[in-house]
This record gives sequence, structure tokens and C-alpha cells, in this order.
Amino acid sequence: MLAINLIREKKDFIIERLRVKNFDASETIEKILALDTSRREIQVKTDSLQAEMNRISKEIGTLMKAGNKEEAEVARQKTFALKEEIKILSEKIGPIDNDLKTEIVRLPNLPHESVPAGHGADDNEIVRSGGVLPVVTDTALPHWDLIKKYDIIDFELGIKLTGAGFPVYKGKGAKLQRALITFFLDQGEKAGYDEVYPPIMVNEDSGFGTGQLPDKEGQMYHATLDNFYLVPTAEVPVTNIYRDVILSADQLPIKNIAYTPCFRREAGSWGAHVRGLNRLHQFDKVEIVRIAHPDHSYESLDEMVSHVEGLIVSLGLPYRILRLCGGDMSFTSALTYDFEVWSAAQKRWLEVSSVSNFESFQANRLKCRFKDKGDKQTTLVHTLNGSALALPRIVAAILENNQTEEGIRVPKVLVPYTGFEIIN
RNA sequence: GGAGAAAUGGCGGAGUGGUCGAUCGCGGCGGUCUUGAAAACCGUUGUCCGCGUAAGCGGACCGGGGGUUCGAAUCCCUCUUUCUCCGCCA
Repeated sequence: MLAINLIREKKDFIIERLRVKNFDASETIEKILALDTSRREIQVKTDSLQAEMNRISKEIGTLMKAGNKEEAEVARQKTFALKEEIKILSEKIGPIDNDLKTEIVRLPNLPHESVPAGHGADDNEIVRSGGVLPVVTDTALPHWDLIKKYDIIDFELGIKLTGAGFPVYKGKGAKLQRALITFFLDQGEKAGYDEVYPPIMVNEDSGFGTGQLPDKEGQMYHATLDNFYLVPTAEVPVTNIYRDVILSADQLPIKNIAYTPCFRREAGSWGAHVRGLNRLHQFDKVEIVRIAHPDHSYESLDEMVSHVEGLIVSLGLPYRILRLCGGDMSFTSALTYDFEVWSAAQKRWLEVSSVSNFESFQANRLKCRFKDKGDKQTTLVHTLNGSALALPRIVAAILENNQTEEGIRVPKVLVPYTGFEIIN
């Protein structure tokens, strides 16, 4: 959510920046400014009437104490008209506030100045790439065949238990999941992240805080009986830890890491490129979250990018890092780097991480602020997060890239966690 | 799920209709004293909105929402949460 002050003061700047995201903000902003003006007008009036009301009420109290009943009654008579006027005005302000919020919440975050213009994936900018593309034979199998061959992930069984997109991991497949999760968490801890294990269902306020609600309601599973949402990412519960919190500057940056299952409805998005592990309704992910000082949030972003890059390198996967263009980035983000790894048999890049700085956009929804020593005012923090990493596509790439005639070689760094070197 | 009790500022804990944004203690911050520190003493200490260049002024907030009243932390309704007892349970 953009700050109302910014909208008041830099309307043209906002409209121009949001063009990069292919969003025409002019109409919404005009509505916002009109609502804001009338809200303030009404507030000025009600505040002064209320001040008068408070003054008279105190006077009545004093008169009553002095036993001056007649004068108290005269004063009391004066309040009736005032009270009515206040009531009429204040009944106007509620709906205006609601409309104002509805409109403000529709504005996406402003893209950072380094964000390239563009409409889709083709316009993303390749920042750098690393690793060596593996040479595989023509007989190389895609992961959906490999998992059957070695009986490590069972989609049909998942369909029986739940439905499509909820696979069952078996034997070495299950153990590989556990190994990756623990490896990622351990690497995060080494990099100074504090681990949390949050609830994987959240309430409406949390969904709003990080920007999933109200607009992306259909993307989350919704337990309607209790009005809870299954988390689409650990970003939601972990960032919301800091909802309605005022931090002191010396606590920043806060660095959290969390493993959670993630749930995504992905309604309508099943098609050609989503076979096997490429897109699931339930998957595992380790997420890093940072709460940063506004002056240092881009340093934080760079550190997070390096951390994620280190993980991919240590797994020996070829990768590239993209700076997303305006049209491909999320509603809430100011700058996003996507990480893609090469999947040998599918012969395509798979997105395995997305690292973003949200600047104060989420913080303003969350009301997460900080105060420096001696500061009178609070300031919004910057929030950031990134996958470190999402498992299924990493597993797909490991399976496809590392397949040999003897079986699938487990990356060296994972062997202490899996206890085996080969899946066969 | 049933019965009862409770929810006050960073924490503890007063306050049952009138000058209470809220006594007091702890903590925090600033100062005096000290070579330094501690102790002691003095002062200070929340958030949001609006008006104002500013100093400042006004409004709102005592779990959330609504109501009664000239006036609500205090009374009423409702929701949520916590605690105790009973039931169920990994």
C-alpha cells in the first residue's frame, strides 16, 4: 500500500512509475485525492465540534459538582444540537474511509528505477548466469519418467489421497526432500538467519498484511468454516510476525528463515509446461525474510541474492539470474530477481527462487515501523523475502541433470543429509 | 463442546460515570553527583489522524465492534482471546 502522503505530493511521479508496470493509475489516483480531500474536510469539522462538546461536558461536570443544577441544565440543552451534528458528520466519514482504502489498496507498488519496462518473460533482463549445462544423451528421461523408474514420487497415489498436484514422496524421494530442507535451513543459519516454524494457516489480517488479500483470494486455499487460509508461501506468516510492531533501529536488519509446506490453487493454470514437479498444489519451500532499514534494504537484497546463488552453486546446478521487467513482477514488489535452473531433459529453464524488495509497500499494510534513538516519529521499515529454495523444481533439475546409467547421483553437499550417494 | 473468571501504557498493577491518556512501582531515556561505574536524587517516557512553515493546537485510542449518557477505562450488548473446572483428544 502506497503512503497517502506520497499520493498527495507526487501524483505525477506515481503515475509515471506505474506505467513501467503497465498500470494506468491516473483514474484511481484522482478518486483517491477527491476522497482524501473530503475526508479531511469532514474531519476538521467534526474535530472542532467534538472539541466544543468536550468543553461543555467538562463544564457540566464542574457545575454539577458545585451543585449548580440550573446552569448545568442550560449547558446540557446546548449539547443536543451539537450531538446531532456530530452524528451526521461522523456517519459520513466511515464509508469515505472504506472507499479510500479500497482505492489505495488497488495501486501496485512502484517499481525501482532499475526495473526494465516490458510486458512478459521475454523482456526480463539476464543479470548473470553460472554453472555448466550438462551434456545428456538423447535417451535422457524427463523427471516424470525418472520418478516412476526409481519409484520415488507417486502422483497417482496423491490423486487417490487428495487430488492432482499433491504427490506422495516415497523412500529415497522422501529422504531427498528432508535432506534438501535441512540443508537449506542449515545454510541459512550459517548466514545468520534465525529459524522460525510458523503456522501454515493464517487469518484474514495476515493475508492482507503481505498483499495476498483482498485481490488474490482465489490463489489460496480457504478453510471457510474458520476463515483461515493455507499459506501460499512462508512469507505470509513470517512477515506478519512483525505486523503492528514498532522496532528499534538497532534490531534491524531482522533475518528469519522458515521451512513450510506451501499451498497454491493455481486455478486454471494447468497446461503444457506444468507436468510432473513443475507445478504443484502443495510443495515445500525454505524462505528467507528480512526486515530492513530503508537506507540499507538494497544491500540486504544483494546479500539475499548472493545467498540463493550460493545454494544453487553448491548443488551444482546451471543457473541464470533475471531482473524482472515491470510487466512480469508482482503487485507488491519494487524489485525482483528470479533464479532459474536448467533442466536437462526438458531442455528449459525452471524458476526456483524469486527474491524481492517490497520497500515500504508491505510495511505500510502491516504497520511495521521502527524508531531510532531520540526519534520522535516512527518510520516504515522495508520488507524483503526470497525462496532459498523451493524444492520441486530443484528436485526435477537434480534428477534430470544427474541421471546416469547406474542411477541418479546425489549432489555431494546433500550426501551427509541423505545418507546415500545414488538413487537407483 | 459445557460452566465460571478475566482482558488497562514496554512489564507489573491501581482505577466502577465527570478535570483520567489514565495513581504508583519496575524498566527505558536525559541530567546532578563520581576519575569511571553503582547507589541516591531530579526530570522525562505511547500510538494514530487532522490543522500549522514551525512552536504548537485539536480529535481518537484502556482486547475488537456497537449501544446508553451532556459526559464511559468505569454501565449494557456482541465478538475475540486468556485463565480455572468438566468433557473429548495426538
